[in-house]
Amino acid sequence: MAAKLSRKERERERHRREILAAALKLFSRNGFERTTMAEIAEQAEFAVGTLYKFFKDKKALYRNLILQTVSEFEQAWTVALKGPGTEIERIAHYIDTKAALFAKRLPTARMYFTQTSGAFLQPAAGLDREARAMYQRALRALEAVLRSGIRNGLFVKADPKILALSLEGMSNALLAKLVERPDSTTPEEIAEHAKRLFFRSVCLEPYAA
Amino acid sequence: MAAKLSRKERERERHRREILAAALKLFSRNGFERTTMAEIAEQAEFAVGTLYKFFKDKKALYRNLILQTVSEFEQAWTVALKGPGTEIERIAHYIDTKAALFAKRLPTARMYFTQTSGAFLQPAAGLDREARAMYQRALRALEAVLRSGIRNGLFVKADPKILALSLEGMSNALLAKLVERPDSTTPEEIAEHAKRLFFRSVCLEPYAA
Amino acid sequence: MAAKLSRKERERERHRREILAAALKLFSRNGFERTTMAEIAEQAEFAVGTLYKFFKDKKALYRNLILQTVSEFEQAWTVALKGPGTEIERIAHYIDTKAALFAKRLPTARMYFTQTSGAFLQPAAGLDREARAMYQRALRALEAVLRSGIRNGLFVKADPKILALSLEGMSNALLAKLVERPDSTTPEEIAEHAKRLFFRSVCLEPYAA
Amino acid sequence: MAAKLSRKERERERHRREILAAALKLFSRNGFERTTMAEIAEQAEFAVGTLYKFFKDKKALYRNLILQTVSEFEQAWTVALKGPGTEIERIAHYIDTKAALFAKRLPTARMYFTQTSGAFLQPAAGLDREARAMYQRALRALEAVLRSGIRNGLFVKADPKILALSLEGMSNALLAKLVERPDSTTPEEIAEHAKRLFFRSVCLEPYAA
DNA sequence: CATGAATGAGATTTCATTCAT
DNA sequence: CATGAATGAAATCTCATTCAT
Repeated sequence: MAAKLSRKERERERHRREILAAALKLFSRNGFERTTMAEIAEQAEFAVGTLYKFFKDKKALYRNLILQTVSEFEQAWTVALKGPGTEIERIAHYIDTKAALFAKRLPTARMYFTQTSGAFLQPAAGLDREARAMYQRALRALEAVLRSGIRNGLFVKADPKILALSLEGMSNALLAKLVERPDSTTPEEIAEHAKRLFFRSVCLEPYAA
Repeated sequence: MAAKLSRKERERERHRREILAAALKLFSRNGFERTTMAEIAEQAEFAVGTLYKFFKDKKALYRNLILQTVSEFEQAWTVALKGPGTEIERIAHYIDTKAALFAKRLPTARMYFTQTSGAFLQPAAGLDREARAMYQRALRALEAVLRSGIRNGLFVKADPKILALSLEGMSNALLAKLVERPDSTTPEEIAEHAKRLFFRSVCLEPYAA
Repeated sequence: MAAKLSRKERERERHRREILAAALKLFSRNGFERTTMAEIAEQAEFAVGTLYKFFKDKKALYRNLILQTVSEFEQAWTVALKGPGTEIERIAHYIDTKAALFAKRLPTARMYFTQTSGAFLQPAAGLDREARAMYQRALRALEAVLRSGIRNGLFVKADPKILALSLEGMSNALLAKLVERPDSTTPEEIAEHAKRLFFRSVCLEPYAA
Repeated sequence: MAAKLSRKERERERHRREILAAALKLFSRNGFERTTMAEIAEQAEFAVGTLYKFFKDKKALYRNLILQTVSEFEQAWTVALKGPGTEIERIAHYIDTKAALFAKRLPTARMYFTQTSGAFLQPAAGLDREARAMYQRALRALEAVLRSGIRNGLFVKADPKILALSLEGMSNALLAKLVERPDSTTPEEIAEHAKRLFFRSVCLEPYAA
């Protein structure tokens, strides 16, 4: 049962979210180093000092954002993967969910990309230990469904790790287009492409949407 | 006949390359903003001032590195794509070349990733106009081969742009593993996976390595 | 009625003035390039960073000072020139005002000199566009009074531009002594010399203080 | 009888002069601090190192230039002042000489100004002790002629120091115009103005050119 | 909890000067 | 004497963080 929050507590929570929203906007657009605390403060319409009441330092603010981002994404598609239906249907659902989520949350998606595609190469920042762990968990969930599909004779016999990675890479590449130029395509179209390509490469029986 | 360089000129050229090597090492590991000129100078065993004799400023040094990186990659696989053989063989050759190059040039590969996967989302840095143009050119070369393969009845009828993007995304995801943990796999193995997956999804006739 | 400033605003204004005072002291003594921001900060008893909260950069700080300096001077003697009385009286008043002002504001006077006498030769610095415009305006006001005096038969027929320039040069040379060694003379004495010399050279009727 | 210089010695002397000429050009245009040794070297078509064979350091080079400048000027007008004729004629000759010299040597004149008008306010540079001494000597020579003129009943009874200073200030102000925009007037015209104004203010008998 | 002025460490960049060739 | 690459001290400027109100 959720604890009832006092007005003060609710207000505090709202302020916190406003700060996170401002930070997301700027970090996703300009990256960690090229975003200043002063800019975030101005965007959030608070004083700099206030940011420090909510977050220990700039890193903590950033980390928080990443965690929020990744956990939200992870949750959504873990649900999709664990849903009912055949492995094919679940993977299809997962792809659809991901595309829809990306389309609805562009800045968040940008953060997701810089964290999963870009920054994994430069772990020195130490801003993402947990986030990467989460992403690994998500990958393993995907892997599990693929493994199960292989066992059930739906997919070709192949290393499910490789298949998961490949699906991720492929779908992300297509979704990146969406993030870059949101008006050029729809998430549904992209999901369709991704599903067709992926299933053609892994299904034993021809796939028909 | 190559112009003979004087000893002094050769030495200067060597120093230039030492600086670039030091910068590549640090930039690829820590990124642009978290690498200082002092660090580069120390790594290159020169004084800070010396770096500025070779490169106008930090940005120029970075840009130089990116251009060198991307152009080298682009050239290698453009050659592979334009080689003899069927479209299938040429794509296969392209994948092999890319994997081999990544394996041989890890830091360069890291730079490649941060430029093609990560930084496209934050163009504000303005460090990569030309580099992105190069990458676009490379993508279009890949696209052209795919289109020709479709016309020749080797590949399924589909948007070659989508196919190119998807191949890039997929193979990069697999190659990222190589960059992250070089000892966990070989480039040949990865190339094999990428080829099998890609050809299974696009070839009309079953593909056999 | 002047807007009431909050205590904070008043304090900020005071700090701004303290910084300007420190900068004036050092710039007037050592010039633009031989004064460092660190010195100014120390003199003003602030941290370097603080200077940048008030002024965009070193140039802005300097420019501000010049403008303040020149505008103050210009205003004072424009008033003197536009006062009541014959042209002779007004010029006399102008000379007195200038001498008094120089005596009272030595550092400012030094700035005035380096801006009007010295720096006009090296406009490359680009720190003084507006300041020079102001000085030109002041010169033209002087010129106008001289022209009117000529028309009214008080002064010899001569190019008023030349007369204005010559009066400026002469009086500044005498005043420079005051700036160099403030104890060697009084502003009144200098003003007396300047008036006698100038009026003897331009008045048709003999001048008697 | 001047010692015959060997070819080597003559060459060295020529190089020295080339360096001084280059430095004069740049210093007079941009000032001491905004001129770099590299620029001077390039202008002189020598390597930086070579400059240091001829001059201990940047300051020495500058000082040398000033001394050369001021001594040349001083010499020319000391000659004029010590020439034959009445005091009036000698002062007239002095003004003519100065104007002619300024017109012929613009960069040198610019140096002269920054040293006599501008920099006297900021002696901290310590670049001009000797130069100022020279200028003082020149002023005293002028003063002597004026004093003699007063004694001989040609000029009004006044402090010759003041008269000398005032003549200098007035004529320099007019000559500055020549330096700023060489095409707007001729040295003769300016000399004429200066003489008329000065003699009107100090001669007991009306002056007629 | 909110503010925002002040801080100062740290980054980039310049340039006079040296020195090995 | 000539060269010019290399040096590194010193200057400018930024920005995360603190703290008194």
